[in-house]
Amino acid sequence: MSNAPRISDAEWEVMKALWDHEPMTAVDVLARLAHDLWKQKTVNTFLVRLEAKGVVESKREGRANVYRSLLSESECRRVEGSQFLSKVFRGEVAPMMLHFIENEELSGDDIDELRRILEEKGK
Amino acid sequence: MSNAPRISDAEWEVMKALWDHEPMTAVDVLARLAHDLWKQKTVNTFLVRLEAKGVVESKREGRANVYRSLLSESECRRVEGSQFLSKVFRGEVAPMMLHFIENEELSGDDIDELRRILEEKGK
DNA sequence: CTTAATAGACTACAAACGTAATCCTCTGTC
DNA sequence: GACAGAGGATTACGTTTGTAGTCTATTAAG
Repeated sequence: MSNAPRISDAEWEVMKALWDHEPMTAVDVLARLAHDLWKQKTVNTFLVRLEAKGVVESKREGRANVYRSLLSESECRRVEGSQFLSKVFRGEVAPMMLHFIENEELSGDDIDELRRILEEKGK
Repeated sequence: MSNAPRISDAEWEVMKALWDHEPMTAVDVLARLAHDLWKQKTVNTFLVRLEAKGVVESKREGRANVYRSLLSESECRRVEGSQFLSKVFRGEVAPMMLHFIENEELSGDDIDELRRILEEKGK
């Protein structure tokens, strides 16, 4: 059914702020974003667009609109993640994992945890 | 120095075709893409834009322009990969790896290989 | 009650993107 | 040498995105 809506880079920033403290007004969302990243009206626009896309919904509460997400962060990660995988790594999971292991910083603990999980996964 | 250019979704498709068989003409690029994905002129446009962005260069050879990449697939993967990581997973590598382990298909061999690599990485 | 601040709604506008079509120029063919 | 076809160059045009500004209505203050 629900074909996943496209969430732009800027919209992702807004969504991460929202997911962290739902529900929130547009003013609150701005307050939770990096200082001076955007003007209030800009954030407003993003929220309106996100609502049009069905990613969030708003309810009027007194003077302000209060926003809450309709899609969870993990749902969005799933969609975005598999798009990324197929676009950049031609859908090949292992090479992608290898890439990240080699190119991003993993702490010793991270490595241990991943090994544990993989071990379990490998039965 | 070189700030990485943005490569759009469609442009990525073109680049993957090009990386696989450099150098190529625009006609060849189209031939290597999924049947009926785009018209020749469309692929042309993408190549022109990629050249404007400095991702590829073209040399006239007789009647046709022959294209070759200026950025390697792994360079582009690095850029795109770390953007994805910070946008979608807030820069947290381990949770991202976890996510992919749980959401994408890994063969037994893949798992073994990753474990081996991690083991080595963990010294 | 009049007024100023404020929040949402509507409008703006350029750049990037997806998707070509048209125009122009060789080049090989009668 | 005139013409048709092949390619590149130029132009097109709607949508999405980034980034707000303006207009309007409501509310709190005096």
